[in-house]
Amino acid sequence: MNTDELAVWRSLLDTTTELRRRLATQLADDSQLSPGDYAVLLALSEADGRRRSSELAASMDWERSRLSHHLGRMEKRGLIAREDCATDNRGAEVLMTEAGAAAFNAATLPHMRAIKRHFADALTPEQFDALSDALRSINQHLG
Amino acid sequence: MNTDELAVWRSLLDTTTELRRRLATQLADDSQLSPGDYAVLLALSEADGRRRSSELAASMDWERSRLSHHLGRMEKRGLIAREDCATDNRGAEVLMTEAGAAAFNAATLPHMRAIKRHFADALTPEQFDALSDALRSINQHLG
DNA sequence: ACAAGGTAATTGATACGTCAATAGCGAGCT
DNA sequence: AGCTCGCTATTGACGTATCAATTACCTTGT
Repeated sequence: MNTDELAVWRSLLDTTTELRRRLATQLADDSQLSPGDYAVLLALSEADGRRRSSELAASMDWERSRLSHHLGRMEKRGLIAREDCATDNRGAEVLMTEAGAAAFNAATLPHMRAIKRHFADALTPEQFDALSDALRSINQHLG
Repeated sequence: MNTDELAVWRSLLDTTTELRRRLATQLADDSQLSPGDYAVLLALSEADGRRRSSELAASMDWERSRLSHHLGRMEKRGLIAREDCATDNRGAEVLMTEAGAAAFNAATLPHMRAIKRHFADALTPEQFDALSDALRSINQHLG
């Protein structure tokens, strides 16, 4: 491993950390949602606002325990609700509340704009394609 | 914002999350250190094993409170120690213990190898340069 | 010298993530 | 039916990150 490789690795870590930080701040300012909250609501909205907890976890690639803890916090704030599953007495169905949907709707547009502003606008089309390509390679290598 | 931009953004988040996860697991397996522990010990080793707490925080770009909490945990495990500062009675000096140095030494080589294996080896030289370039642009845009 | 304001470090509260353990239900086998 | 095994979801414990508040000390201006 040479110096360049380490420097780019550090840059990748630092840059993504800072991007996450800014997006999180902006999200919280606009909608009082954390990135986790937003991810949950997004996954729910892609399932018409209602989904089995384990399916939700799978669709988000989250551990079930993590989701369970997070849902507990979101439930307390009235963003989601939980109901017993009709077809499987072990199961729970998660559903978005009105307040959850409202927060999600309020968050989405500014969030997309922030991604564009902080990330997409920083790159030329060529840089963007090259980044996409590099990420694809890393993912392939990981898989 | 178009679909591609969002997809690459998600890929950037997911990929770096997974890379961090693997590196963290590997670090813990080799040395019982968390990435935070390693970052602290690295910053300390670059200061000959001893440094004022606030300077350490500045060099790592960590909030002081974060470092303070982390040092408390590391002190309990015997990885670092704290002493009163001779020239400023408010201050604290942080120093690496024998055990801390041993853990750091045990961690470093495998950690570098893991970065090479999981990250650097995934990219061609061209991809690597392009990634470096894209990150530079994003950083510039952020700054 | 001394009051006022700034700085160093810590602390407490709260949110988040992971792991291991648990409770309860379903499904298949005998 | 009864048993075992696997799955669903939750929980508790612990480490980690951020924010606000706090303590103790330095520094500057008068």
